[in-house]
Amino acid sequence: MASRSRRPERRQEPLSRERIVGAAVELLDTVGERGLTFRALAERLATGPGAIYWHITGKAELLGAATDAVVTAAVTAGPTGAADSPQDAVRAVALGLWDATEAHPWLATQLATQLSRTPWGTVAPRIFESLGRQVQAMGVPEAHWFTASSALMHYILGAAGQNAANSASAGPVGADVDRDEFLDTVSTAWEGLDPDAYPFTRAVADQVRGHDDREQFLAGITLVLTGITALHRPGR
Amino acid sequence: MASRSRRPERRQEPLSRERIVGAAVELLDTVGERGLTFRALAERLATGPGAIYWHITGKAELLGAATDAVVTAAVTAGPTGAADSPQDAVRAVALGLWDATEAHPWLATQLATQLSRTPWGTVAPRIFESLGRQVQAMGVPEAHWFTASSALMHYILGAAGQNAANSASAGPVGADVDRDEFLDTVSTAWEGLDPDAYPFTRAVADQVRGHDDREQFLAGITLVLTGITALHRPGR
DNA sequence: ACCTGAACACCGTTCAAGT
DNA sequence: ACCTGAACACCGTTCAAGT
Repeated sequence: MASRSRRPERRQEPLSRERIVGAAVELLDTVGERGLTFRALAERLATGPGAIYWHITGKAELLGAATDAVVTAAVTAGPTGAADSPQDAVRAVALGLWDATEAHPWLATQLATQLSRTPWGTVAPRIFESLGRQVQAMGVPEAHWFTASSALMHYILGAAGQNAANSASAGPVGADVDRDEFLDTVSTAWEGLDPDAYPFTRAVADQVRGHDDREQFLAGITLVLTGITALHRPGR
Repeated sequence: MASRSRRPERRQEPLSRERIVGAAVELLDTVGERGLTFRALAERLATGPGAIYWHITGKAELLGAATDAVVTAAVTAGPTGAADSPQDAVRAVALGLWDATEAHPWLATQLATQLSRTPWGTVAPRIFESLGRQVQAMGVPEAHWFTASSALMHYILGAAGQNAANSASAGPVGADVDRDEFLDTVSTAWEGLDPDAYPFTRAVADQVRGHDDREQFLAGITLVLTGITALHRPGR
Protein backbone atom coordinates (compact mmCIF):
# COMPACT_ATOMS: atom_id res chain seq x y z
CA MET A 1 0.00 0.00 0.00
CA ALA A 2 2.13 2.82 -1.19
CA SER A 3 -0.11 5.79 -0.95
CA ARG A 4 -1.78 6.06 2.36
CA SER A 5 -4.97 7.25 0.65
CA ARG A 6 -6.70 8.57 3.71
CA ARG A 7 -9.96 8.33 1.91
CA PRO A 8 -10.14 8.53 -1.81
CA GLU A 9 -13.88 8.63 -1.29
CA ARG A 10 -15.47 9.66 -4.49
CA ARG A 11 -17.65 11.97 -2.60
CA GLN A 12 -19.56 13.46 -5.37
CA GLU A 13 -21.79 10.68 -6.47
CA PRO A 14 -25.14 12.27 -5.73
CA LEU A 15 -27.08 11.62 -2.59
CA SER A 16 -29.73 8.95 -2.82
CA ARG A 17 -32.02 7.11 -0.49
CA GLU A 18 -29.93 4.02 -0.99
CA ARG A 19 -26.63 5.69 -0.09
CA ILE A 20 -28.20 7.31 2.93
CA VAL A 21 -29.61 4.05 4.24
CA GLY A 22 -26.29 2.31 3.63
CA ALA A 23 -24.44 4.94 5.62
CA ALA A 24 -27.04 4.71 8.37
CA VAL A 25 -26.49 0.96 8.70
CA GLU A 26 -22.72 1.49 8.90
CA LEU A 27 -23.19 4.13 11.55
CA LEU A 28 -25.53 1.89 13.54
CA ASP A 29 -23.05 -0.97 13.35
CA THR A 30 -20.07 1.10 14.40
CA VAL A 31 -21.37 3.63 16.88
CA GLY A 32 -24.75 2.22 17.81
CA GLU A 33 -28.22 3.64 17.92
CA ARG A 34 -27.25 6.69 19.90
CA GLY A 35 -24.52 7.47 17.44
CA LEU A 36 -26.88 7.67 14.50
CA THR A 37 -27.61 11.38 14.25
CA PHE A 38 -28.42 13.48 11.23
CA ARG A 39 -25.31 15.52 11.80
CA ALA A 40 -23.04 12.48 11.91
CA LEU A 41 -24.80 10.99 8.93
CA ALA A 42 -24.45 14.23 7.00
CA GLU A 43 -20.74 14.42 7.76
CA ARG A 44 -20.20 10.87 6.56
CA LEU A 45 -22.02 11.74 3.37
CA ALA A 46 -20.16 15.02 3.01
CA THR A 47 -23.29 17.12 3.04
CA GLY A 48 -25.52 19.05 5.40
CA PRO A 49 -28.24 17.65 7.67
CA GLY A 50 -30.97 19.29 5.64
CA ALA A 51 -30.05 17.46 2.45
CA ILE A 52 -31.07 14.14 3.93
CA TYR A 53 -34.63 15.34 4.33
CA TRP A 54 -34.98 15.62 0.60
CA HIS A 55 -34.75 11.82 0.37
CA ILE A 56 -36.08 10.62 3.71
CA THR A 57 -39.01 12.02 5.64
CA GLY A 58 -37.39 11.72 9.06
CA LYS A 59 -35.59 9.54 11.55
CA ALA A 60 -38.41 7.02 11.89
CA GLU A 61 -38.33 6.26 8.19
CA LEU A 62 -34.55 6.11 8.25
CA LEU A 63 -34.55 3.47 10.99
CA GLY A 64 -37.31 1.59 9.24
CA ALA A 65 -35.40 1.54 5.97
CA ALA A 66 -32.20 0.42 7.68
CA THR A 67 -34.06 -2.42 9.40
CA ASP A 68 -35.75 -3.43 6.19
CA ALA A 69 -32.46 -3.50 4.30
CA VAL A 70 -30.81 -5.76 6.83
CA VAL A 71 -33.80 -8.07 7.22
CA THR A 72 -34.26 -8.42 3.49
CA ALA A 73 -30.63 -9.41 3.08
CA ALA A 74 -30.90 -11.89 5.94
CA VAL A 75 -34.07 -13.56 4.76
CA THR A 76 -33.13 -13.56 1.10
CA ALA A 77 -29.60 -14.85 1.49
CA GLY A 78 -29.53 -18.03 3.50
CA PRO A 79 -28.07 -21.23 2.14
CA THR A 80 -29.44 -20.74 -1.34
CA GLY A 81 -29.19 -24.45 -1.97
CA ALA A 82 -32.38 -26.42 -1.77
CA ALA A 83 -33.24 -27.37 1.76
CA ASP A 84 -33.92 -31.01 2.41
CA SER A 85 -37.30 -30.29 3.90
CA PRO A 86 -39.62 -27.42 4.72
CA GLN A 87 -38.43 -27.80 8.29
CA ASP A 88 -34.86 -27.20 7.23
CA ALA A 89 -35.94 -24.24 5.18
CA VAL A 90 -37.55 -22.75 8.29
CA ARG A 91 -34.29 -23.32 10.15
CA ALA A 92 -32.41 -21.53 7.39
CA VAL A 93 -34.65 -18.48 7.60
CA ALA A 94 -34.44 -18.50 11.37
CA LEU A 95 -30.66 -18.72 11.38
CA GLY A 96 -30.46 -15.94 8.83
CA LEU A 97 -32.28 -13.63 11.22
CA TRP A 98 -30.29 -14.92 14.17
CA ASP A 99 -27.02 -14.14 12.46
CA ALA A 100 -28.31 -10.75 11.42
CA THR A 101 -29.03 -9.77 15.02
CA GLU A 102 -25.54 -10.90 15.90
CA ALA A 103 -23.95 -8.81 13.17
CA HIS A 104 -26.22 -5.84 13.89
CA PRO A 105 -26.95 -5.65 17.61
CA TRP A 106 -29.30 -2.70 17.11
CA LEU A 107 -31.58 -4.90 15.00
CA ALA A 108 -33.48 -6.53 17.85
CA THR A 109 -34.82 -3.31 19.31
CA GLN A 110 -35.60 -2.01 15.86
CA LEU A 111 -37.51 -5.12 14.90
CA ALA A 112 -39.71 -4.72 17.94
CA THR A 113 -40.22 -1.06 17.16
CA GLN A 114 -41.01 -1.70 13.52
CA LEU A 115 -43.44 -4.48 14.30
CA SER A 116 -45.25 -2.45 16.90
CA ARG A 117 -45.71 0.41 14.50
CA THR A 118 -48.68 0.87 12.25
CA PRO A 119 -48.98 0.66 9.40
CA TRP A 120 -46.59 -2.25 9.19
CA GLY A 121 -43.74 -1.67 6.91
CA THR A 122 -42.39 -4.34 4.65
CA VAL A 123 -40.43 -6.06 7.39
CA ALA A 124 -43.13 -8.16 8.99
CA PRO A 125 -44.68 -9.42 5.74
CA ARG A 126 -41.25 -10.37 4.44
CA ILE A 127 -40.48 -12.61 7.39
CA PHE A 128 -44.03 -13.91 7.59
CA GLU A 129 -44.04 -14.82 3.93
CA SER A 130 -40.81 -16.77 3.98
CA LEU A 131 -41.95 -18.77 6.98
CA GLY A 132 -45.50 -19.23 5.77
CA ARG A 133 -44.45 -20.83 2.51
CA GLN A 134 -42.72 -23.57 4.43
CA VAL A 135 -45.70 -24.07 6.70
CA GLN A 136 -47.74 -24.52 3.56
CA ALA A 137 -45.17 -26.99 2.21
CA MET A 138 -45.36 -28.95 5.45
CA GLY A 139 -48.92 -29.81 4.61
CA VAL A 140 -50.57 -27.91 7.43
CA PRO A 141 -54.27 -27.45 6.70
CA GLU A 142 -55.11 -23.97 5.45
CA ALA A 143 -57.19 -23.08 8.49
CA HIS A 144 -54.05 -23.26 10.62
CA TRP A 145 -51.60 -21.49 8.34
CA PHE A 146 -51.88 -18.21 10.14
CA THR A 147 -51.50 -19.62 13.64
CA ALA A 148 -48.51 -21.77 12.70
CA SER A 149 -46.67 -19.05 10.80
CA SER A 150 -47.29 -16.48 13.52
CA ALA A 151 -46.01 -18.80 16.19
CA LEU A 152 -42.80 -19.38 14.29
CA MET A 153 -42.30 -15.70 13.62
CA HIS A 154 -42.93 -14.69 17.20
CA TYR A 155 -40.59 -17.27 18.61
CA ILE A 156 -37.85 -16.30 16.19
CA LEU A 157 -38.14 -12.59 16.83
CA GLY A 158 -38.27 -13.07 20.58
CA ALA A 159 -35.26 -15.35 20.67
CA ALA A 160 -33.21 -13.31 18.23
CA GLY A 161 -33.98 -10.21 20.25
CA GLN A 162 -32.72 -11.71 23.43
CA ASN A 163 -29.60 -12.88 21.67
CA ALA A 164 -28.70 -9.40 20.59
CA ALA A 165 -27.98 -8.53 24.21
CA ASN A 166 -25.48 -11.31 24.57
CA SER A 167 -23.72 -10.51 21.33
CA ALA A 168 -23.52 -6.84 22.05
CA SER A 169 -21.87 -7.34 25.40
CA ALA A 170 -19.86 -10.40 24.46
CA GLY A 171 -17.99 -8.52 21.80
CA PRO A 172 -17.66 -9.30 18.11
CA VAL A 173 -18.79 -12.57 16.66
CA GLY A 174 -16.22 -15.27 17.06
CA ALA A 175 -14.91 -14.00 20.34
CA ASP A 176 -15.68 -17.29 21.99
CA VAL A 177 -13.76 -16.59 25.12
CA ASP A 178 -15.70 -13.44 25.84
CA ARG A 179 -18.93 -15.23 25.14
CA ASP A 180 -18.15 -17.98 27.60
CA GLU A 181 -17.24 -15.38 30.13
CA PHE A 182 -20.51 -13.63 29.52
CA LEU A 183 -22.57 -16.77 30.00
CA ASP A 184 -20.63 -17.41 33.14
CA THR A 185 -21.58 -13.96 34.37
CA VAL A 186 -25.25 -14.58 33.65
CA SER A 187 -25.13 -17.94 35.32
CA THR A 188 -23.47 -16.53 38.41
CA ALA A 189 -25.95 -13.68 38.55
CA TRP A 190 -28.85 -16.11 38.43
CA GLU A 191 -27.35 -18.25 41.15
CA GLY A 192 -27.28 -15.14 43.29
CA LEU A 193 -31.03 -14.52 43.03
CA ASP A 194 -33.32 -14.74 46.00
CA PRO A 195 -33.94 -18.49 46.63
CA ASP A 196 -37.54 -17.88 47.71
CA ALA A 197 -38.52 -15.77 44.73
CA TYR A 198 -36.47 -17.47 42.02
CA PRO A 199 -36.12 -21.18 42.76
CA PHE A 200 -36.56 -22.28 39.16
CA THR A 201 -34.23 -19.73 37.61
CA ARG A 202 -31.58 -20.70 40.14
CA ALA A 203 -32.03 -24.38 39.39
CA VAL A 204 -31.53 -23.72 35.71
CA ALA A 205 -28.60 -21.34 36.11
CA ASP A 206 -26.04 -24.06 35.71
CA GLN A 207 -27.44 -25.17 32.35
CA VAL A 208 -26.72 -21.73 30.98
CA ARG A 209 -23.02 -22.03 31.64
CA GLY A 210 -21.25 -23.22 28.54
CA HIS A 211 -24.34 -23.87 26.49
CA ASP A 212 -24.42 -23.09 22.80
CA ASP A 213 -26.83 -20.24 22.09
CA ARG A 214 -27.27 -21.16 18.50
CA GLU A 215 -28.10 -24.77 19.28
CA GLN A 216 -30.46 -23.68 22.01
CA PHE A 217 -32.20 -21.44 19.50
CA LEU A 218 -32.54 -24.29 17.02
CA ALA A 219 -33.88 -26.55 19.74
CA GLY A 220 -36.66 -24.03 20.24
CA ILE A 221 -37.41 -24.02 16.51
CA THR A 222 -37.65 -27.78 16.57
CA LEU A 223 -40.00 -27.53 19.52
CA VAL A 224 -42.36 -25.19 17.68
CA LEU A 225 -42.17 -27.27 14.50
CA THR A 226 -43.00 -30.34 16.54
CA GLY A 227 -46.00 -28.57 17.99
CA ILE A 228 -47.21 -27.64 14.54
CA THR A 229 -46.87 -31.18 13.30
CA ALA A 230 -48.41 -32.79 16.35
CA LEU A 231 -51.31 -30.39 16.58
CA HIS A 232 -52.24 -30.00 12.98
CA ARG A 233 -51.34 -33.49 11.80
CA PRO A 234 -50.51 -32.54 8.25
CA GLY A 235 -51.54 -35.30 5.93
CA ARG A 236 -48.87 -36.87 3.85
CA MET B 1 -59.58 28.62 50.59
CA ALA B 2 -58.43 31.98 51.75
CA SER B 3 -54.81 31.40 51.05
CA ARG B 4 -54.06 31.12 47.43
CA SER B 5 -53.12 27.46 47.25
CA ARG B 6 -53.75 27.15 43.55
CA ARG B 7 -53.33 23.45 43.80
CA PRO B 8 -54.94 21.65 46.67
CA GLU B 9 -52.91 18.59 45.76
CA ARG B 10 -50.93 17.57 48.75
CA ARG B 11 -47.81 18.39 46.91
CA GLN B 12 -45.51 18.05 49.75
CA GLU B 13 -45.27 14.37 50.28
CA PRO B 14 -41.61 13.95 49.55
CA LEU B 15 -40.23 12.71 46.29
CA SER B 16 -39.40 9.03 46.16
CA ARG B 17 -38.33 6.52 43.59
CA GLU B 18 -41.74 4.94 43.84
CA ARG B 19 -43.65 8.17 43.20
CA ILE B 20 -41.39 9.03 40.30
CA VAL B 21 -41.87 5.66 38.63
CA GLY B 22 -45.63 5.88 39.16
CA ALA B 23 -45.76 9.27 37.51
CA ALA B 24 -43.60 7.98 34.67
CA VAL B 25 -46.02 5.13 33.98
CA GLU B 26 -48.94 7.57 33.94
CA LEU B 27 -47.10 9.81 31.56
CA LEU B 28 -46.21 6.92 29.27
CA ASP B 29 -49.82 5.76 29.26
CA THR B 30 -51.26 9.18 28.53
CA VAL B 31 -48.76 10.91 26.27
CA GLY B 32 -46.60 8.04 25.09
CA GLU B 33 -42.91 7.44 25.03
CA ARG B 34 -42.07 10.73 23.38
CA GLY B 35 -44.07 12.57 26.01
CA LEU B 36 -42.04 11.22 28.88
CA THR B 37 -39.48 13.93 29.50
CA PHE B 38 -37.76 14.98 32.68
CA ARG B 39 -39.32 18.39 32.39
CA ALA B 40 -42.86 17.03 32.05
CA LEU B 41 -42.21 14.54 34.83
CA ALA B 42 -40.87 17.27 37.08
CA GLU B 43 -43.89 19.44 36.46
CA ARG B 44 -46.24 16.61 37.30
CA LEU B 45 -44.34 16.06 40.51
CA ALA B 46 -44.22 19.78 41.28
CA THR B 47 -40.46 19.92 41.35
CA GLY B 48 -37.48 20.62 39.12
CA PRO B 49 -35.82 18.25 36.66
CA GLY B 50 -32.69 18.02 38.75
CA ALA B 51 -34.53 16.63 41.76
CA ILE B 52 -35.35 13.44 39.94
CA TYR B 53 -31.68 12.63 39.54
CA TRP B 54 -31.33 12.32 43.26
CA HIS B 55 -33.53 9.20 43.13
CA ILE B 56 -32.92 7.82 39.65
CA THR B 57 -29.64 7.65 37.76
CA GLY B 58 -31.09 8.58 34.38
CA LYS B 59 -33.70 7.92 31.76
CA ALA B 60 -32.60 4.36 31.05
CA GLU B 61 -33.16 3.39 34.66
CA LEU B 62 -36.46 5.24 34.69
CA LEU B 63 -37.77 3.29 31.70
CA GLY B 64 -36.45 0.07 33.16
CA ALA B 65 -38.18 0.70 36.47
CA ALA B 66 -41.46 1.59 34.74
CA THR B 67 -41.31 -1.61 32.70
CA ASP B 68 -40.47 -3.67 35.74
CA ALA B 69 -43.37 -2.20 37.71
CA VAL B 70 -45.89 -3.01 35.00
CA VAL B 71 -44.52 -6.48 34.29
CA THR B 72 -44.42 -7.39 37.95
CA ALA B 73 -48.04 -6.39 38.36
CA ALA B 74 -49.02 -8.33 35.26
CA VAL B 75 -47.22 -11.53 36.17
CA THR B 76 -48.11 -11.40 39.84
CA ALA B 77 -51.78 -10.63 39.44
CA GLY B 78 -53.49 -13.05 37.12
CA PRO B 79 -56.41 -15.14 38.21
CA THR B 80 -55.05 -15.81 41.65
CA GLY B 81 -57.23 -18.85 41.91
CA ALA B 82 -55.55 -22.16 41.44
CA ALA B 83 -55.22 -23.08 37.79
CA ASP B 84 -56.52 -26.46 36.78
CA SER B 85 -53.22 -27.47 35.29
CA PRO B 86 -49.70 -26.17 34.68
CA GLN B 87 -50.81 -25.51 31.12
CA ASP B 88 -53.59 -23.26 32.33
CA ALA B 89 -51.18 -21.50 34.64
CA VAL B 90 -48.95 -20.78 31.65
CA ARG B 91 -51.97 -19.38 29.83
CA ALA B 92 -52.72 -17.15 32.80
CA VAL B 93 -49.22 -15.72 32.84
CA ALA B 94 -49.31 -15.24 29.09
CA LEU B 95 -52.65 -13.46 29.17
CA GLY B 96 -51.43 -11.25 31.98
CA LEU B 97 -48.61 -10.00 29.80
CA TRP B 98 -50.88 -9.75 26.79
CA ASP B 99 -53.33 -7.58 28.67
CA ALA B 100 -50.49 -5.48 30.01
CA THR B 101 -49.26 -4.65 26.51
CA GLU B 102 -52.79 -3.70 25.63
CA ALA B 103 -53.14 -1.40 28.59
CA HIS B 104 -49.65 0.02 28.11
CA PRO B 105 -48.83 0.19 24.41
CA TRP B 106 -45.31 1.42 25.14
CA LEU B 107 -44.55 -1.84 26.95
CA ALA B 108 -43.72 -3.92 23.90
CA THR B 109 -40.87 -1.77 22.73
CA GLN B 110 -39.61 -1.41 26.26
CA LEU B 111 -39.62 -5.15 26.85
CA ALA B 112 -37.46 -5.65 23.80
CA THR B 113 -35.15 -2.88 24.93
CA GLN B 114 -34.89 -4.22 28.46
CA LEU B 115 -34.24 -7.77 27.33
CA SER B 116 -31.56 -6.71 24.91
CA ARG B 117 -29.74 -4.77 27.56
CA THR B 118 -27.03 -6.16 29.74
CA PRO B 119 -26.97 -6.79 32.55
CA TRP B 120 -30.52 -8.01 32.54
CA GLY B 121 -32.74 -6.26 34.94
CA THR B 122 -35.33 -8.04 36.97
CA VAL B 123 -37.83 -8.21 34.12
CA ALA B 124 -36.56 -11.25 32.25
CA PRO B 125 -35.99 -13.45 35.29
CA ARG B 126 -39.44 -12.60 36.61
CA ILE B 127 -41.18 -13.81 33.46
CA PHE B 128 -38.84 -16.72 33.02
CA GLU B 129 -39.40 -17.86 36.59
CA SER B 130 -43.16 -17.82 36.43
CA LEU B 131 -43.15 -19.83 33.21
CA GLY B 132 -40.40 -22.18 34.27
CA ARG B 133 -42.20 -23.31 37.38
CA GLN B 134 -45.05 -24.54 35.26
CA VAL B 135 -42.72 -26.30 32.87
CA GLN B 136 -41.31 -28.04 35.88
CA ALA B 137 -44.82 -28.93 37.05
CA MET B 138 -45.59 -30.39 33.63
CA GLY B 139 -43.03 -33.05 34.27
CA VAL B 140 -40.54 -32.01 31.61
CA PRO B 141 -37.15 -33.63 32.27
CA GLU B 142 -34.68 -31.24 33.85
CA ALA B 143 -32.37 -31.27 30.84
CA HIS B 144 -35.08 -29.56 28.79
CA TRP B 145 -36.31 -27.00 31.31
CA PHE B 146 -34.30 -24.21 29.84
CA THR B 147 -35.27 -24.86 26.24
CA ALA B 148 -38.96 -25.22 27.04
CA SER B 149 -39.17 -22.15 29.25
CA SER B 150 -37.23 -20.03 26.80
CA ALA B 151 -39.44 -21.06 23.93
CA LEU B 152 -42.54 -20.06 25.87
CA MET B 153 -41.07 -16.74 26.91
CA HIS B 154 -39.90 -15.86 23.43
CA TYR B 155 -43.21 -16.70 21.85
CA ILE B 156 -45.12 -14.68 24.42
CA LEU B 157 -42.90 -11.63 24.15
CA GLY B 158 -42.95 -11.73 20.37
CA ALA B 159 -46.70 -12.07 20.15
CA ALA B 160 -47.45 -9.52 22.83
CA GLY B 161 -45.13 -7.10 21.10
CA GLN B 162 -46.90 -7.40 17.84
CA ASN B 163 -50.23 -6.93 19.55
CA ALA B 164 -49.21 -3.62 21.00
CA ALA B 165 -49.28 -2.14 17.52
CA ASN B 166 -52.84 -3.16 16.94
CA SER B 167 -54.01 -1.91 20.30
CA ALA B 168 -52.25 1.39 19.95
CA SER B 169 -53.80 2.17 16.62
CA ALA B 170 -57.15 0.57 17.31
CA GLY B 171 -57.79 2.86 20.22
CA PRO B 172 -58.61 1.98 23.81
CA VAL B 173 -59.39 -1.55 24.85
CA GLY B 174 -62.98 -2.45 24.23
CA ALA B 175 -63.33 -0.35 21.14
CA ASP B 176 -64.35 -3.37 19.15
CA VAL B 177 -65.51 -1.46 16.15
CA ASP B 178 -62.18 0.26 15.73
CA ARG B 179 -60.41 -3.01 16.14
CA ASP B 180 -62.44 -4.69 13.46
CA GLU B 181 -61.79 -1.75 11.22
CA PHE B 182 -58.10 -2.04 11.91
CA LEU B 183 -57.98 -5.73 11.06
CA ASP B 184 -59.89 -4.96 7.92
CA THR B 185 -57.23 -2.42 7.01
CA VAL B 186 -54.44 -4.92 7.56
CA SER B 187 -56.27 -7.55 5.57
CA THR B 188 -56.86 -5.19 2.68
CA ALA B 189 -53.24 -4.06 2.75
CA TRP B 190 -52.04 -7.65 2.56
CA GLU B 191 -54.37 -8.41 -0.31
CA GLY B 192 -52.75 -5.54 -2.15
CA LEU B 193 -49.24 -6.99 -1.90
CA ASP B 194 -47.33 -8.09 -4.97
CA PRO B 195 -48.72 -11.51 -5.97
CA ASP B 196 -45.32 -12.76 -7.09
CA ALA B 197 -43.46 -11.77 -3.94
CA TYR B 198 -46.16 -12.44 -1.36
CA PRO B 199 -48.38 -15.32 -2.46
CA PHE B 200 -48.66 -16.84 1.01
CA THR B 201 -49.38 -13.61 2.87
CA ARG B 202 -52.07 -12.80 0.33
CA ALA B 203 -53.61 -16.23 0.68
CA VAL B 204 -53.83 -15.77 4.44
CA ALA B 205 -55.07 -12.19 4.35
CA ASP B 206 -58.68 -13.19 4.56
CA GLN B 207 -58.16 -15.19 7.75
CA VAL B 208 -57.02 -12.03 9.47
CA ARG B 209 -60.31 -10.27 8.90
CA GLY B 210 -62.52 -10.64 11.92
CA HIS B 211 -60.27 -13.04 13.79
CA ASP B 212 -59.92 -12.80 17.55
CA ASP B 213 -56.38 -11.70 18.45
CA ARG B 214 -56.60 -13.08 21.92
CA GLU B 215 -57.75 -16.48 20.77
CA GLN B 216 -55.08 -16.52 18.10
CA PHE B 217 -52.51 -15.77 20.77
CA LEU B 218 -53.77 -18.60 22.94
CA ALA B 219 -53.74 -20.96 19.97
CA GLY B 220 -50.04 -20.21 19.65
CA ILE B 221 -49.49 -20.96 23.33
CA THR B 222 -51.25 -24.28 22.90
CA LEU B 223 -49.04 -24.99 19.94
CA VAL B 224 -45.85 -24.42 21.93
CA LEU B 225 -47.19 -26.41 24.88
CA THR B 226 -48.02 -29.25 22.53
CA GLY B 227 -44.51 -29.16 21.18
CA ILE B 228 -43.08 -29.33 24.68
CA THR B 229 -45.25 -32.30 25.57
CA ALA B 230 -44.67 -34.16 22.32
CA LEU B 231 -40.95 -33.62 22.26
CA HIS B 232 -40.05 -34.13 25.85
CA ARG B 233 -42.64 -36.76 26.69
CA PRO B 234 -42.95 -35.84 30.32
CA GLY B 235 -43.49 -38.94 32.34
CA ARG B 236 -46.65 -39.11 34.35
C1' DA C 1 -29.93 14.69 52.83
C1' DC C 2 -32.62 16.49 49.56
C1' DC C 3 -34.16 19.89 46.36
C1' DT C 4 -33.83 24.03 42.91
C1' DG C 5 -33.30 25.82 38.40
C1' DA C 6 -30.10 27.87 35.35
C1' DA C 7 -26.74 26.30 32.13
C1' DC C 8 -24.41 23.01 28.88
C1' DA C 9 -24.05 20.22 25.07
C1' DC C 10 -26.48 18.24 22.42
C1' DC C 11 -30.78 16.59 19.39
C1' DG C 12 -34.47 16.31 15.08
C1' DT C 13 -36.45 19.23 11.97
C1' DT C 14 -37.42 23.40 9.19
C1' DC C 15 -36.67 26.72 5.74
C1' DA C 16 -34.90 30.73 3.35
C1' DA C 17 -31.50 30.92 0.21
C1' DG C 18 -28.57 29.15 -3.14
C1' DT C 19 -27.25 26.19 -7.65
C1' DA D 1 -34.70 19.35 -8.64
C1' DC D 2 -31.56 19.12 -5.28
C1' DC D 3 -28.56 20.89 -1.77
C1' DT D 4 -26.75 24.22 2.08
C1' DG D 5 -26.40 25.57 6.75
C1' DA D 6 -28.13 28.67 10.07
C1' DA D 7 -31.91 28.77 13.21
C1' DC D 8 -35.74 26.90 16.16
C1' DA D 9 -37.59 24.35 19.70
C1' DC D 10 -36.64 21.14 22.06
C1' DC D 11 -33.90 17.19 24.78
C1' DG D 12 -31.04 14.61 28.96
C1' DT D 13 -27.91 15.75 32.29
C1' DT D 14 -24.95 18.49 35.45
C1' DC D 15 -23.95 21.33 39.23
C1' DA D 16 -23.45 25.40 42.06
C1' DA D 17 -26.33 27.05 45.29
C1' DG D 18 -29.86 26.75 48.52
C1' DT D 19 -32.67 24.50 52.73
